[in-house]
Amino acid sequence: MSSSSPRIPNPTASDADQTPARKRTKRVSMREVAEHSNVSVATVSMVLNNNPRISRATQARVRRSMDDLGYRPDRVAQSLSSTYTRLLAVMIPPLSHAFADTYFGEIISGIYDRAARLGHKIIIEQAKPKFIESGQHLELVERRFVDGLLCLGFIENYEFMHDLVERGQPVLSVNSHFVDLEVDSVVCDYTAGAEQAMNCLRQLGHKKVGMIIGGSKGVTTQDIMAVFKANTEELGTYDPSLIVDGRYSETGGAEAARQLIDKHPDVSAVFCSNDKMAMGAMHYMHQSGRKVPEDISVVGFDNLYVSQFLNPPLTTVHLPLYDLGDLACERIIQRIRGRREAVSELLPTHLILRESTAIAPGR
Amino acid sequence: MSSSSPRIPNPTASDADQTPARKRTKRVSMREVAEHSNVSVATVSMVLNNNPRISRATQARVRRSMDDLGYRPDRVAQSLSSTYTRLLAVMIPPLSHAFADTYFGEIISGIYDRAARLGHKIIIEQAKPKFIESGQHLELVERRFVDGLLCLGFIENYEFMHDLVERGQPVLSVNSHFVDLEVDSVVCDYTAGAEQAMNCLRQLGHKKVGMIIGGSKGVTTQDIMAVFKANTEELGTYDPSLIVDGRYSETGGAEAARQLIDKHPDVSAVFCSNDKMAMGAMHYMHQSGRKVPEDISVVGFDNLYVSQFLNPPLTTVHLPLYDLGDLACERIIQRIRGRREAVSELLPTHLILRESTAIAPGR
DNA sequence: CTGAAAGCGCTTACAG
DNA sequence: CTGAAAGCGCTTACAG
Repeated sequence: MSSSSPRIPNPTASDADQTPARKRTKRVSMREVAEHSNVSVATVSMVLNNNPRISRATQARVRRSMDDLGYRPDRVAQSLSSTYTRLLAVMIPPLSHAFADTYFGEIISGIYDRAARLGHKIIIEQAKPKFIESGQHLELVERRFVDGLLCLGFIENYEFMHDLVERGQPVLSVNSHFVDLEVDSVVCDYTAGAEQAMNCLRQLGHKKVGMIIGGSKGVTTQDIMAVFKANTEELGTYDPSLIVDGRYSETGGAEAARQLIDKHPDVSAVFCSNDKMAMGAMHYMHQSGRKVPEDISVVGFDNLYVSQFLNPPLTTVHLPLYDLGDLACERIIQRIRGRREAVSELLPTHLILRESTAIAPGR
Repeated sequence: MSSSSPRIPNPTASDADQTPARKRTKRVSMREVAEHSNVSVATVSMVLNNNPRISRATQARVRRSMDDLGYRPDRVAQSLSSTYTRLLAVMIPPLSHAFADTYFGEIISGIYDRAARLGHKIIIEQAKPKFIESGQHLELVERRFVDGLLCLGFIENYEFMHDLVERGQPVLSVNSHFVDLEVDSVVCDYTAGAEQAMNCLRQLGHKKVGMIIGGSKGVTTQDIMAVFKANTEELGTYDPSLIVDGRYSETGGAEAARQLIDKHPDVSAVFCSNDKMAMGAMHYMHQSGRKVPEDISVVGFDNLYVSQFLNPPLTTVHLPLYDLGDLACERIIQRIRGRREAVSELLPTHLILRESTAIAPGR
């Protein structure tokens, strides 16, 4: 320091020159804070963590040093010494527009806010086949990228959750659960929502109702179908071919609507198990010259933000997606902190009546 | 280990009991791999990092040990010893449905894929006022949560980027740039897109066109307005009151449409600077009994995925959002790795003609 | 081609 | 109430 012997530039000097690009405001470490306030790093650490064993006087002095020096604890070092990363992974399915899916978005919003309040950050990962095959879902926790995983929208290909559960890693499934896998879950009450939707259609005098579902395996889909079946059987119109798969997408919904109407031209209402398919169905009606709701009623499920702006605005079952995320986040953090018992929560749903439904034609 | 002296349970035993909940498959460290293959940890580290100085034989032996023991390098330790976290932050604005915004979603999709390919993960943060006020945007990099920030959709309140730039932290603004702040950016060619949209309307014989914008400060908004002004002046219909603010939202778009039509009932087309406002405008037309495109044409901007499913499907300017994210991610990583020169990229746009536009009425 | 050692910046018993 | 020391699991000169 005193004798600044100016070394002749050596071969690695150029390498050294690269680094300064990242020098930035030279990081201040705990050691420097300790020196500045004449205490040990242990004491600084304890002040940082509000350990009550430190006297008020020292507390104050150290805090001042921190401020004076602009100290920012290195969270990487903190994580290395402690058990947690305070990072959570949000897994979304390998669908092509998954990141732009408002359904996932609203849930993530709830997760994010709760995570922030509990001092956590979230990373997003898409469970593409290669990702799972190469075991990256396991690496996420085992290489300490995150403390736990929240899985959104997995109805099939959820074996990866099994891997995690098996190894005792914190995982939670949001809005889907399984018969063959015991994993923490937080889901909406699909049965109650479907009941209300079918009730509404019956009160409007609809006898022959079609249903567009997303796949047929999901437990929640099974729940909705059970309600649909019970109701249409009471109406005396039940027929398995009234149920068509719309693969949860807009295009799928449009195709399913065509298929349904071709086969059953006398259907006066269509109940869709999500808003995207309802949107596709309405799109098909519009393109094929049918008027909603005058000619045919459409009911959705989810109550996405956009659904109120459709033409006509969509009648749909409201799902508390934000709250779902909020609760899921709280529960996974409890699990991370040591909760042992499995958890499975159910959130209430309700119908939102808008303009895509009307009295059955000819009534 | 040999003499298992069964200690009497002490006060802290219960604490110790909590921890095992997180024991999981007892982590394997580099030291154990080293012992297992009779080399030093330095060698294991070098094998892990494919350092060519290690002989093929040792390479193989160590790799086997890794596999046998199920070794997973602790990325927290790796980050502590190296310069990078290999984490990127994606900042979104403090709008209420920002997480569920498909515009951001498509960009993030591009960011994610590129990041994954370059060995990075992404965390999402919303720049709420409190977040910025408490300096958390700085903590993000200075506490080593991430290596750099990608900012989406900031048109106002972008001072926080200044803080970062000032301290030499890697930041990049996606699809917005500023006159008073030099920051890396990747944006779409709004001028060219607007030209095409206006051209299309003129060819369809529209003389009196209204415009719905999102705020008036953004550089890109200025670009669009300049094109709008130039074109309507040529048509001899320019009037500042033909431009109304729709705040980039569906509701804002609906209100702006009402305002515009109340003041100028003879407007035959409306050009909106994003699809959400166009959707709101179409919603207002529908609710007020006007037919799109027979009575009035509507053009959007963004080409969101849903726009093709609207009734009628929306004519709009396509923005390469996925590519935008992809390129932005590549550029921020170059910056993190030491690039010094500022970067500002422009991506091409083009009009997508659908059914919300038609020949001007009475032509 | 490989190893011993220092260091990254924290936390946490342990001792006083 | 506070400090010295070990440890978290890696990487990286340095030496041989």
